[in-house]
Amino acid sequence: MGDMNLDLRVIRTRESIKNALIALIEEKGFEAITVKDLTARARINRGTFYIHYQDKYDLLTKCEEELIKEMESKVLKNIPKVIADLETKAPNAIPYAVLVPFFEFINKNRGLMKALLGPKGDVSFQTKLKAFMRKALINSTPGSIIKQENLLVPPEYLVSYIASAHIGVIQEWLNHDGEESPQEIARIILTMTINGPFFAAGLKK
Amino acid sequence: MGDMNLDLRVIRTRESIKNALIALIEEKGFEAITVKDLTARARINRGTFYIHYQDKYDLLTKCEEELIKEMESKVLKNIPKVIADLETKAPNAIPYAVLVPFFEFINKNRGLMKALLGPKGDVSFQTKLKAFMRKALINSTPGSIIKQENLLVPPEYLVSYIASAHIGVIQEWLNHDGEESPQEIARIILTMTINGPFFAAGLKK
DNA sequence: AAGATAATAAACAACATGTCGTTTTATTAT
DNA sequence: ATAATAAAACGACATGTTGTTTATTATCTT
Repeated sequence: MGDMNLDLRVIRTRESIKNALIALIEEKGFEAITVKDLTARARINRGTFYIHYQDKYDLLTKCEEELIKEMESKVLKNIPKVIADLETKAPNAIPYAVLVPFFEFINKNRGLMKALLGPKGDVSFQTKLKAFMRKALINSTPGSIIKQENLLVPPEYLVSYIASAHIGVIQEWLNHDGEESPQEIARIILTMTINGPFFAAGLKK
Repeated sequence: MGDMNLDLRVIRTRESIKNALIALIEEKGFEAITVKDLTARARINRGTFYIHYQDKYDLLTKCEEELIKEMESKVLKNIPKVIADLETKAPNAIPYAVLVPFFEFINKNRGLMKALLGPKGDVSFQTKLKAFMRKALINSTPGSIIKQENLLVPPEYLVSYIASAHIGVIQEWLNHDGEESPQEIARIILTMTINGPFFAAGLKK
């Protein structure tokens, strides 16, 4: 049996469908998309769509999971390495060193990220992203940098606060269409996360 | 012509449809809802639905706008009064005095808020909520408490950060189903916003 | 109680869905 | 280069939802 994943036609078809999806989400929002829309845009027969995906939700889910998996392998897996490289030298530089590759990844997948996180996107993707960031927050603090007894607020709220705040900044950034570099966004977000939004607003000390 | 808004039948029908909407969003998500689902749950004829709403999107939009309008009239309009009452005594208490009524309002509309902000909810409602919070942030700082020249980060990112962080905490809170009071949530969120999430995590000073 | 009007039941065309079997076309492996 | 193989295109199908419209019934207002 020839590997189905290697056939050029399969690769072309799937890529074409995914590009159509990204374009159509931005144009009319995911809810409004029909399978007919997708296949017309992708220049394939409608029946062909059903060979690869059960329905449009299956397509969306697979795109999201692919993105998150890549994020985990390219960003999450590198966190321990980044920490090991820095902890002897400058422990304060760790958050920056972790965030920059994250924002670089987002920048490379701007199209899909913007569609999924945009005003016509998919709430459940935000949930997946938050779960990813929850992992990142825990993995990047090996041992016990975050000690339960030191917390001034319940841990779930702390994680929700940080994760949502970051997603909000990412959404804003994606709308600015390439004005700020990943490094600049990392600096902006860390100013608010480390010193607090009030300090960043010039309202403290 | 007798006012359609005062007829008992109309009130009953519309209320029934809205309750069906809330229940069905939580059960299967807004996208999956059909008009048939709504009218079956609401115990009305399918044709009747179209007398009151153009389609399910029209229904959703009207529910959202009604909620936001009420928020504006009950929460936003009171901000200047709250500030006037407190600014001579304790200016630091202002954020708390503004947040508590906000969370109390959310608590009173738990059902709809949970459905709209939940994992099967509507992204565009988050956008509307953020716009509301943007207004609240600006209105609650009359004159020039937030001065452009004092900002350490671009203002759009500051607002996005704060608004999204708050929404994240609200989502978490709505899932905890009534464990914390509005006052407790206000304290939790202000600890993080004023001192910063890092400080709240026990990672600073 | 009488008149007004909202809700119902039933039917309609238009359209999207998911699934076929068949034919054509492109790719792979020999 | 070519035969074998797999993918894509095509056309058709039953099914379900949508939004509208009709005559009829039930309910509210005054």
